[in-house]
Amino acid sequence: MDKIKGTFGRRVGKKKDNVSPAVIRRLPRYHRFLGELLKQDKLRISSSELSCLMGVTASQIRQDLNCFGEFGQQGYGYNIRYLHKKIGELLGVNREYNAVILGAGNLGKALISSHMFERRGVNRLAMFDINPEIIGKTVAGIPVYSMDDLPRFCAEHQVDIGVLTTPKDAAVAVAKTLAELGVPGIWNFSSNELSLEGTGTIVENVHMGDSLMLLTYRLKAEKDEADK
Amino acid sequence: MDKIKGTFGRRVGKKKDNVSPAVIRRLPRYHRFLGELLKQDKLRISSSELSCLMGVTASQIRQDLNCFGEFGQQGYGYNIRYLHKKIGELLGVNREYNAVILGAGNLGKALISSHMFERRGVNRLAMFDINPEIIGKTVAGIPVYSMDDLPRFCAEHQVDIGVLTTPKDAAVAVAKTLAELGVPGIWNFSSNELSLEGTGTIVENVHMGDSLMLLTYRLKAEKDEADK
DNA sequence: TAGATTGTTAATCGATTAACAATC
DNA sequence: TAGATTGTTAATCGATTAACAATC
Repeated sequence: MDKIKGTFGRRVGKKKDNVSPAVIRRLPRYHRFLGELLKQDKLRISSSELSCLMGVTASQIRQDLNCFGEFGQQGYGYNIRYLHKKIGELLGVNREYNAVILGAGNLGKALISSHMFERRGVNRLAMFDINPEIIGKTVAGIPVYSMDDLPRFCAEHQVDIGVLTTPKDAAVAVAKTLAELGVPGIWNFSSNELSLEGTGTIVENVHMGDSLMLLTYRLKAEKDEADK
Repeated sequence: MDKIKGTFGRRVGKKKDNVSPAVIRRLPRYHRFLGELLKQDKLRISSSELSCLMGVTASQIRQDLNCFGEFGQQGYGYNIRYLHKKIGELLGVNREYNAVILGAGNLGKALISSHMFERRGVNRLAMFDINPEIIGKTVAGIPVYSMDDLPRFCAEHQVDIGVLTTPKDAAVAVAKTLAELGVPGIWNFSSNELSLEGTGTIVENVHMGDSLMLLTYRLKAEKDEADK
């Protein structure tokens, strides 16, 4: 396996072509932990140290990180700043994607007021709603427009992400509109599953209710165990 | 393998003792789809029909549902109402768990105003915050108390679930308090990972930021693909 | 150099799919 | 009964862990 020396002597390993979905799903968590370590001014960490911290095996960490190239250094471990930056790049952080929020209800307001987006370099362009009482106002400094203005807005701006927080009944229609307008990504908070195959629009679903049910499952399972 | 006839002739199969985590994680999604079918007044569905709808293999559906007992009937398929009810029971839905929300900010308000809890038979008892401007008021009909009142409240009520929506810095301390007060479940929306091992308190984490990063990853991956 | 720790292969484990006998 | 569809076993596939040679 041939390896190339990078400009500053850092080894640049061959990237595997198809990284497994299981690894991808773990990357945000690595990114979070490395971000925490950075804040604590730690410079380096070994796979075994990180494995204790994260509650996974050191083997898995080395295997995971190796999918994308050689990020570590034998006898030293991993450079936290470098690794954090690289994983961020892999995940598409700080790409200046532009997002609009569809639905200026409680959830839409909560999301746009959080640091969720800016922390990942995603720009919040606007919100859209059908409620005349909120149209024309701003939330966390972001203007709220009428849903009717969505097509024009998308024509005039590069919109990469539509954050779908409308009530359930409206979600399917709004999603369809977004796909037709060529918005490439939908972050879907409605409990509807959207089928937009063939439109070229990617949907990432957030099912908070599923998470609550997994908690009630575990509470019940624990109780059943205790009752035995 | 011995099988027992239930009271109404329904076969009650042997339940497997340890159901795999992979199956558990899929149950809420089955529950959602079956709920939708119920609304459409469908009575029965075969594994192959459901597999088309959900985009998984019929084999997986049969394998999954069989972990818990025999829910189907050869030559007929699955009774939707029965299956929906059974999966709900497995997940601990409608157990009348009591929840309190810690943090009456945007996210706390959004969650308590949603039908998230009542839809799963989880009671919303109260919210807690440190902001004097909101303490004493109500949100969606639920009273907001001072965070200082949390211990007394927990002593006087059976609190099963603490929904953690406080800012990041406060989250660890509040979680610790909840564990000390004997609250068995925490639904954690703070991006901090909580380590409460040994306290007997279960934590279910919701990392919305991770989900957003998986979306930016997929947008980037798709673009890289197109650029090739 | 000696010690530490990665990168990587091989072994294990678990999850998914295919196939078909059982049975409604 | 004949047709349909599950329950269940066996085969495949993928993901995790263990081990150690490579190397900093």
